[in-house]
Amino acid sequence: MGLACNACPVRDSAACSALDPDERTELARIGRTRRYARGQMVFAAGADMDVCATLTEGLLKIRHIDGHGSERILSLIHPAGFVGEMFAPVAHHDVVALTDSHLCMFPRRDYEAAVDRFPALATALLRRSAADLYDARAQIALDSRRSAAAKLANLLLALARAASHSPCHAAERFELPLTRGEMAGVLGMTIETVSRQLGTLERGGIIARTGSRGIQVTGTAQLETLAG
Amino acid sequence: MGLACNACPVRDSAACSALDPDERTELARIGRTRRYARGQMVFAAGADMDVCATLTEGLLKIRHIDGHGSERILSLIHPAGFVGEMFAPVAHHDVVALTDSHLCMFPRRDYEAAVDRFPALATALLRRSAADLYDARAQIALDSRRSAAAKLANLLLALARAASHSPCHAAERFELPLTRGEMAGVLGMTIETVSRQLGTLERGGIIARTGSRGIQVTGTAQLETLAG
DNA sequence: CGTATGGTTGAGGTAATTCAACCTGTGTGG
DNA sequence: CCACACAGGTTGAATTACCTCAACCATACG
Repeated sequence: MGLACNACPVRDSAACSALDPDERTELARIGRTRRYARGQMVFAAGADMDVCATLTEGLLKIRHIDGHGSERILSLIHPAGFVGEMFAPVAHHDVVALTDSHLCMFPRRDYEAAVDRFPALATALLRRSAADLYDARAQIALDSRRSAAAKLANLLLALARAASHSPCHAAERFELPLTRGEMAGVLGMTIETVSRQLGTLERGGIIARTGSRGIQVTGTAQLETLAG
Repeated sequence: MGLACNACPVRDSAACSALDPDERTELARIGRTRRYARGQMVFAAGADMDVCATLTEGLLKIRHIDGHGSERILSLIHPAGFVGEMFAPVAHHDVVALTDSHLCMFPRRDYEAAVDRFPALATALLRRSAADLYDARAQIALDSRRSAAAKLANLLLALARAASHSPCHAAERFELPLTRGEMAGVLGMTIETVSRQLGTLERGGIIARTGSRGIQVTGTAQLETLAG
């Protein structure tokens, strides 16, 4: 039966927004929506990749488990993000829902056919892939030499931006969608360090906390300075 | 006048190899080759991106200079790699030649037109972008928690593989294309640590060195174990 | 010959990890 | 309803891997 694109929260920003109405209708016919609860695995590393998807709502993580069993989060996927691999037969990494999430899923074969048939879709995916690549490299740059404080400041700013619905304006008050462990996983450091750095930021009057997840950014300028 | 694709070392692996002969001829008409010496800047961060290119020979780095002036290498670009940005008006990062390099350069407007006209080119670029994204994420995973020894082992194995002309088989003896400082830049650590770790590997009988750049891998298995 | 670049080695400092205890809220079962 | 387990979070003390600073060596080059 297809999708309700008209009600889709990312109808203007996802890859499919590059299609003209007729094309989108055709693509909608082959997709279906699916909901994942927090903690549910969307794709498992090594599993056959026979579907790909667009995230319409929620937050996903792409993760890597190292030899000692600890998790590194390679990327967060925000709404309008593309999920899946067009060229690898099996998934490289686990993809897990961090919050309850809605995905718009397509059989991979059909999606590939659509990419071949609609050049605008290929271009849109290329654009998105380039953006993901830029983000990944920004993450590498961040990992470099920066102190734990700088990394955390950066993450908080990114999450504040993502929490706000308006694109460029950051939310001044929001709930962390991540546990301490997940924050540590994103930043490549330990839970304890995250906890201590949050304490330091609070003592410095740069943030205020309500509960363990609520964050209010009181010193945006200082936070940005820290983030470099 | 155009390019000599028939003699191109990457004619079977670069993005343009996805084109059929007629299409490639047409693309060749708008390109020209250019040579860069070691250390020369190909693109400067912030500069207008009015060309893009394929690396046919040599080695490039994409780098980021942090606030304190130290360089982090975000990515190495090997032959057949794509250089440039299709969607950003200005370059995000510096691109610099690590060895004498040959690039096949295209005016961006013309190249974009070719992408629009030849769907196979768009697909090939998408495939390449996905591979770059995978590499970048592998780098993030590597940066995580791993010791300096593990990171260096990984880099040596990667360079040994790149030095060998056969795709899957690693060279057992090769010259490092990077200075200590550049290795440090790739791995996100200091020159001194690289130097010490190389010494440790040599003392452990895992590698032998000839001069400051020559590397012979004597204990591939141990190196792979170290790399995890 | 003097300078510059790349590389090695040593001594000392430090930020982040590790290990460990403890706290809080939330469920679950007797 | 209380006991208990459990997951997420905080805090402290000790350790350590890496960084920083500094001296020094080798080679290349104008």
